[in-house]
Parts: sequence; C-alpha cells; structure tokens
Amino acid sequence: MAQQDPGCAFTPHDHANCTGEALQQAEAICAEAGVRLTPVRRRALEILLEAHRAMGAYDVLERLAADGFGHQPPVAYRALDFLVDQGLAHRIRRLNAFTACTHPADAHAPIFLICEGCNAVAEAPGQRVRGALDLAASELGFAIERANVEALGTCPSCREARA
Amino acid sequence: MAQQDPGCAFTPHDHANCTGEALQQAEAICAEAGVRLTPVRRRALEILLEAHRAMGAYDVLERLAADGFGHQPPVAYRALDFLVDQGLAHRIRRLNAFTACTHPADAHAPIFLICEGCNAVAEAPGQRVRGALDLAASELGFAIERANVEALGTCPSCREARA
DNA sequence: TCACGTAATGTGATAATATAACAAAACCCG
DNA sequence: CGGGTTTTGTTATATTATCACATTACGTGA
Repeated sequence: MAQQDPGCAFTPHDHANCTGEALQQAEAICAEAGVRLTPVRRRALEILLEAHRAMGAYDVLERLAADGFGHQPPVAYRALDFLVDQGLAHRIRRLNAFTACTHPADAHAPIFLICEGCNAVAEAPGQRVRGALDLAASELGFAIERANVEALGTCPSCREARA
Repeated sequence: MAQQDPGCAFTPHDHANCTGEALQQAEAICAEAGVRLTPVRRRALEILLEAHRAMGAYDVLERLAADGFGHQPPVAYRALDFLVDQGLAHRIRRLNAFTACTHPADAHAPIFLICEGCNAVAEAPGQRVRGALDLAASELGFAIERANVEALGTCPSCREARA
C-alpha cells in the first residue's frame, strides 16, 4: 500500500490500485473536513494520480480543458490550491509543480526527493527531518507553521543506470 | 560576527560591519575558486547585503540599473545565479527571491526561516536537519546532491508583538 | 604586445508561471 | 422557492525567468 511504501515513485507497484485507493481516501477526507470534492477538483486529483509525477499547473490545465472544464489558468490553480489545502496534493516549489499526495490520510510532514535523472519525485517520511527543523527553529525563538523540504539528487535506478 | 549569530536577521547587530565582512569573504572565496567577482556581481551582492532580506530578481535589477548596469532581466539573473553558484547567496524558492549568505566561508547546508509577520529571512545552521535528510534519503537508496529547506512561521519579535 | 580563444555583458524578444477582478452558475439551508 | 455562500468561467494582466545573439572585456601564450 502507498502508506507503507514511501519510495513508491522509485519502485514498480500496482499503480491502478494506489490511484484508486488515494481517491477513496480523498473522498473520505473531504467529507470529514466538510468541503466539496467537486468534479474539477476530483478530476485534477485524478490527473495528478495518473501521471504519478510532478506536473505544472498548465499541464494539468490542458488535461482539464480536454475534459471539458474551463481552459483558463485560474481553473487549474484553484483546483490545485484546494487539493494542497486539503493535503491531497503537494506543491514542489523547486519545480513549480504539483504532485498528488501518496498517503493523504496520514498526518504528515513530507519531504521530497527529486531525481535529476528521470524527474521522478518521491515523497518520503519527514518526521525526523521535521523534528530537527523544529529544534533548530526553537533555538532561535522561531515558531514554524509549515515547511517545505525538497532535495535534488539521483534515485536508485538512475544511479544504477549511470554506473 | 555573522558566523556566530545565525539568527541575525531576527536580532539587532552591527549591520555595516557584517556587510563589509561578508564582502571581504566573498573576495577571498572567488579568488580561491578562480572566478571573477566582477562589478555587476559585486554590486548585486552588496545590494543583497544592504537590504539584509530576501529580494526578487527584478528588485535587484532595478537597483543595478540605477547604478548604470544593464536593465534587462538577464543582467540580474546572471549575477544572482553566479552568487548562488559560489555560495555567496541563496535562492528562496518559496519567495521567488534571493538573499545574501550570512556566512559564506563556512561549508554549510543552510535552512531558512521565513517570518510571515515581517518577511525577515533567517539562515539557520542545518547540519542536523541535513543529517536527518540524508538518512531518510539513503533508506530509499536516493543520493542527495543539494536540498532546500524553507520554513514559514513567526519570528521572536512578531510573536511577542502579537501576544 | 598583440592575436586569439574564452568569459562576461548588453539587449530585444519571448516563455513560463501566477493572480486580480468580476459575472454567471451551482449549491445549501431555511 | 428565496437568499446567502461557494464555486466556476472568463478576460485581462502581473510576475518570474529564459533564449538568442551581438558586443565587449579578459587572459594567455606566441
């Protein structure tokens, strides 16, 4: 399951299954939060899940437009912002891109590993990193509300391929 | 000295002194690396040091143009990219902005604390965070080359002011 | 010192990313 | 149904970043 395989972007897996599961979780999360997973929002999430990689807002927009939704930037940005707000997707600032959250149900503070070889983006568990970050901040009297941690490097397969 | 006060963005200090010192270090670092701290590059660094906060490329460009340098975007981006490459400045992706490095001589992997109240940006020591990050990555077989860690929150003074 | 290759700069054009503002439609709740 | 709120669509524009190419400055070795 996605929750148990944080490196799933770097390893083969039953993708249709992990997509369907994430959608179900998304429904539940939205119901719980009392917000609406409308058609555009749901479709935007599906697009991110199907791609299984980081996508720019304009790429998502293109897909949405092809599915009969509006074709102006705010259509995509609004849907994506909603998903990010609800923890169903994440924004990768380094790439100016968005990616579906691979385990939205868990309370988490993810870190992202971006492969420069194949552009895959993995969401790794960040509790320890976040702990170190909170500690460093508190020593300066700074209170962290949210953080983004994004690392560039080489994933296992690309490393192997290069060797 | 700047090296001993990583939270200097949040605390009063002898700013003229920390600026001058950083410039001297920059000279030394460039000489060491065999690269040229040309007038635009040097001036760009001075601008960032004087501002003592994160600045957008176009803000820096405006200042450069006022000083007689070119007034097209590449002028600023090239100078800023150079500074970042040499470790004399950092890019804050979250803000689409750049900030002078407060201790360029130290080998370091900085983390940034961005105050949402006053927009101050502090560069904090990130060794422990980086350690946790490397550990998390290595568990997935991922090799990190570089990372950016940016936290949003509230600095000591803004916290106090709000209370 | 001067010819040559390389690095750096200036400039115009344009690409890519993101938001503002407002009208129309859909939804929710009484 | 009626009235307030949320969501969507659309136009327009702001902001950030890069490409391409001509020109100038620099550094090095003959």
